[in-house]
Amino acid sequence: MTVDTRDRLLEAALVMIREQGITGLTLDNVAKAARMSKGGLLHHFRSKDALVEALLRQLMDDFEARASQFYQQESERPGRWLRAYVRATFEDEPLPLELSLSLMASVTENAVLMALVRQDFEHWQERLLNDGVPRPRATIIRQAADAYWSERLIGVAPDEPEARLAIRDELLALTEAGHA
Amino acid sequence: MTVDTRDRLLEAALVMIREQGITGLTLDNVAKAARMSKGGLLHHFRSKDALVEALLRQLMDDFEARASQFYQQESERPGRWLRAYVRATFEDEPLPLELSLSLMASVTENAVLMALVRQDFEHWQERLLNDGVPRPRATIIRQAADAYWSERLIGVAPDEPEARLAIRDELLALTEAGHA
Amino acid sequence: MTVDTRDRLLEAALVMIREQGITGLTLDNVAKAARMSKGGLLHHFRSKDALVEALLRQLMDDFEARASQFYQQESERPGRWLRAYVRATFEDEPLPLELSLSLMASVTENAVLMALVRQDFEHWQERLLNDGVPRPRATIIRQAADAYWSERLIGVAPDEPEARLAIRDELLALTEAGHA
Amino acid sequence: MTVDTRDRLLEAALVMIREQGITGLTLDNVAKAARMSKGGLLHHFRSKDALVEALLRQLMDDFEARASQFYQQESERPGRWLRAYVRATFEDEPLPLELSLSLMASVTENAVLMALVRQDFEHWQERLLNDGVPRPRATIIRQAADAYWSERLIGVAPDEPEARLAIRDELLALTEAGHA
DNA sequence: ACTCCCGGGACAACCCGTTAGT
DNA sequence: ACTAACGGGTTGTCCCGGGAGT
Repeated sequence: MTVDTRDRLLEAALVMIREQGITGLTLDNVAKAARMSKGGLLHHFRSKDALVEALLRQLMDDFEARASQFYQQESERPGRWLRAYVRATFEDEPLPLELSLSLMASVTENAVLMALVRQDFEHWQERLLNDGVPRPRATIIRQAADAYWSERLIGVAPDEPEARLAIRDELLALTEAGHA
Repeated sequence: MTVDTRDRLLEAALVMIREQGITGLTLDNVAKAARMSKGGLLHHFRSKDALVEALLRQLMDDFEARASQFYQQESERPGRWLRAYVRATFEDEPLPLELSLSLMASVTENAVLMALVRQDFEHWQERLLNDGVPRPRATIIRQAADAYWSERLIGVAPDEPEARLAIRDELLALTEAGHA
Repeated sequence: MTVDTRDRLLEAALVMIREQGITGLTLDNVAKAARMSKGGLLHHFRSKDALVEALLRQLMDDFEARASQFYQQESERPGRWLRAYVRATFEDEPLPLELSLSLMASVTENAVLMALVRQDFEHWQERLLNDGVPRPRATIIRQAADAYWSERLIGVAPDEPEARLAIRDELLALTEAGHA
Repeated sequence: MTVDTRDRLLEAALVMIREQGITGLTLDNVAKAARMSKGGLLHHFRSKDALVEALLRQLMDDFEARASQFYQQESERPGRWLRAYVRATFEDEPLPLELSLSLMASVTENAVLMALVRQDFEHWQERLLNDGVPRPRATIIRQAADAYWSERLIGVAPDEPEARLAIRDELLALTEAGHA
């Protein structure tokens, strides 16, 4: 049972970004990494942007799935989605969204892709702002969570397990604490 | 009083990023925007990376200066630097750090530039973590602040004045509030 | 019967060198001379050095073939390879090794290409030094032969048929004459 | 007593070629090596070709001087100049003509420089062909001598002292031996 | 005599996507 | 479904030389 070719290509694209950064994400490279010709790649994705779009969608869907799972396990008190969001973000697991930052930057210049990102952003924003927690507080929590892996990606912040857990727990606490 | 040519070039580079994104930051474009030949540009900055490095340095220095100013005006209670950092970030005026995200992504692939960024990061991190506020809390505050303008840059979050102020004030409050 | 594209490109490269010297050997020129786009050229030769390498290999192989042919026709007395070498060099027809000097100079700066040349050199050197002729004498003969077309290439020495034949015959004689 | 600036520049040019090959011979590099600005360099040599010309002249004059010295010490029998030429070439000393090959290649494309080289060539050719030795033999001797250092320059032939002396002596012998 | 600044042009390498063909 | 060939365009880097100024 062969793996779906499309998935193989997406996987290859991920690898390229991980290993060579956004600059390494060229059709030629991806094709080569998937042991296929560029023509073959373009047969599955009409253009580079189409490839990136598929990549983005996959990452978003993954995160959505992961967060939803945590949501189920979370108590019904206010801040339920926020906590799910925080937990999903701080999971150390596979972390398939490994790249977002670099991807983002490349997304910026394509209106269609930007719309996609913005839409996902708003989708979450709406959920998190109507979660029973004062909006500024909710925003801050989301932002801190987002920044957390942004920084991890750039490799700017050392990733110490204890520190990470402390931050995560502080964020979780902030979803419940009385508001200053 | 002629403006220094180097500064004119730096300024032009900023403009290019602002208007066309990172992709627009080409030597040709910058030179043209500064009404100079590419040869002239390369006389001042030996390579594109040299240009970007100068850009980064300038942005960092600007922010440093701005934050320091707020630091002076801030009370001596714990969290003094954090509050200065938050205020400097949420200022709407100058906003010279316009771009970071896109710049970051391009920086990622050059070790020297990365070192520069990491160094600046650690410089601030040390200051903010030893500011009399519990470290996880301090980190969260910095992260939320950073994310704030990141998002503004991507243009993903609408920038409503009242919302912004609310968030800023919440962050300032968090520098003082009892710790959960 | 379409000529192989690769060969057409190689041929075009030769022409450029012949007509404009090493400086004329630019990707643009070669592509243009072969009536092809630079993109197309780079599809066949990944880099300029790759093109030069192919060129060198072809010239070496040509010479090898030509010399081998003379070798077959040569008597078995000592100096058989030397005589073949001399004859192959002084042939006026094909002269495909047209350029060596200029090529050499450009080769000098690339380690890989240098290795290629050196290898070919040693290959011949071994053959010619173990050909039944005292080694210093053998070396001199090879050197004179090499210099012959080097000079012709630079265009420094007028190419008079009688003179050429006289030199060739003297060299052939030196492969047999009693040794001083 | 400061060394003449012109000479310092010429020396620097030599160094550049020796260390970085012909490609390294740029006005910028030479100027930097001589701790001077490019403008300064161009003040002494109107153009790059002018610099190369001066270089060539110096090398030729050096060789001329060296050969003449040997000529004085040589017996008056036929082949006197040839022997001087051979001795001058095989001297292991300073060898300031260290480069000729690469220089030649760069010279090829400038008619004026070519004329200079050709003139020097003919000057020697005349001397050597009217030296009491049969012309083909004389030519061969010169060619072998020329090739000797050509090969040393390209670094293609290992430079073993005994082998070198053997070749030199064989060449000297050829200037006197009965003709095959 | 020498420096700084700059223009103008070239060149190698890369990259995306189309097309003919299998 | 997939490959090979190719075109057209862009970008970073380099390099030579001229001109203003000291």
